[in-house]
Amino acid sequence: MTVENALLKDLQGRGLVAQMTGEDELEGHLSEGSRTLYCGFDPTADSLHIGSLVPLLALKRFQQAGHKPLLLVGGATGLIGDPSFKAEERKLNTPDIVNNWVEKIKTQVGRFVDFDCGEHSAEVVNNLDWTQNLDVLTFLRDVGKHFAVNQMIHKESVKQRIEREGEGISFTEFTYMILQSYDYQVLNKSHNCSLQIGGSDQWGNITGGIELTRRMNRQHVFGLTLPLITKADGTKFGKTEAGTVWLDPERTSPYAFYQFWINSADADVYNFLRYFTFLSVEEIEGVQRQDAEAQGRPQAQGILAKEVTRLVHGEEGLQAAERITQALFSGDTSALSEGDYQQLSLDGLPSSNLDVVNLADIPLTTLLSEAGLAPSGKQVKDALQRKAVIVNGDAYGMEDNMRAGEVFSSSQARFDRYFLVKLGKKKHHLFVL
RNA sequence: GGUGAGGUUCCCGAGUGGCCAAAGGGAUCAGACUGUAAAUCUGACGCGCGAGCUUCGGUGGUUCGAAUCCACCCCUCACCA
Repeated sequence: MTVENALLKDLQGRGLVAQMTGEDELEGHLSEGSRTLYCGFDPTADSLHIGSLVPLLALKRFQQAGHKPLLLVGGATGLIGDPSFKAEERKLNTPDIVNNWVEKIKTQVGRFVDFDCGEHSAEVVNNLDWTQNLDVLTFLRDVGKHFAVNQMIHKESVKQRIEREGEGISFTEFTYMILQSYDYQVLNKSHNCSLQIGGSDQWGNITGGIELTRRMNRQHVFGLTLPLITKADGTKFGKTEAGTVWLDPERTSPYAFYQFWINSADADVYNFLRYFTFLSVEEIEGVQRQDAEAQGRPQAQGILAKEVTRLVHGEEGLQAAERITQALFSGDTSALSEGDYQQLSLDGLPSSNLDVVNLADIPLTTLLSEAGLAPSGKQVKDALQRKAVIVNGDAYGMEDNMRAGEVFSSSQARFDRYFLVKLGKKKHHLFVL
């Protein structure tokens, strides 16, 4: 039986399918009607980062195709820690911290799917609900009995922890797989859930769940994994000099988020369009063709930044990000009006108040590193020596280091109170008198 | 509990009494070239404008001088019980 399924075809066309169980069967299963699927998100911080974006958007793709997504927040599994492909054992977080994170992630995750669209409305579930009152003996007898340690040991995901010299794995983390498998079995029973998706690192855990569901519920269920996002230059995806790119606007501003995407390399950007946007594969190919024909700067990065920022931060967040970007990168900042300056800090351009009184005593290195333009004064020094510090359009050097009072004298300020400081090509900060 | 191997700056990883703020690589930052791209080249890369200050699991000790030697302790891993 081979049934063409438009959703699966699209996912495959985007390169979004890493592995799946029984392709033909799954195609048939999805084509026959509305199905319920789930994906888990463990709370390892108070926000998800862009690594979770691929599965979140995948759930949305399924929902758009008429299926019902369940977003599982790992209130229980987050207490244990997933060992899959992790090089080392992680330290446990306290229950109230995890609980706090669960609440935040619940609301975050909810923005990506529709909760009010009839029978395929999304639901958020928490695996703590069905595990916290599970007693050990029941768990060991009813669930644990279905797992063969010999098999678990040979899972690729824990291999390096078992085999690698100098590493080990605690029973706690080793048991993670059983917990996640149990989730699938429970959701199959309670919600008739028949598909689990996740990152490709979850393959081992997902197949574990499929087997458990077969044994305990006598149900044939499916699994599908999404690829790990990689960059052409081999560096880790999702990091900038400021660290992880988070989905929470408090942690990564819409402006910084937008900038992350606009800085994508040409070698990655068309793949990212496929992974992270809802533009059709044909549209993306069209963009790529146009970029290849046009001389110079491609349009793909701009489209990517626009689409993803809108998905995550909404139209307002996108507009704020675009306003700042436009003001700072379009060349001449002297054209900005007083209102523009006010808007910039409202939009999330890093800004701070300047204390004029002590200015004479503070070296620029200290002032600018404390403002967040660089992690240490050393880097500011380096930038100064290369004339890479620009204040309101004028470059300053190391010889100006002890002359903050003159650099930031009120007569130099725009509209008597604004200083736009640029360090290097991409880092900006607004000082307000 | 026993035996063995380890714990070095963001990561990997050299260093085994002064020449060590500590090789090399990666990551990161800045400059040149560009397109807020890649590649390449240059510089920075514990902190400090600087004099200088603080590091090599922890605590004590030996020494003019310790990441390096000694003692005790903590932690990780492997094998055995």
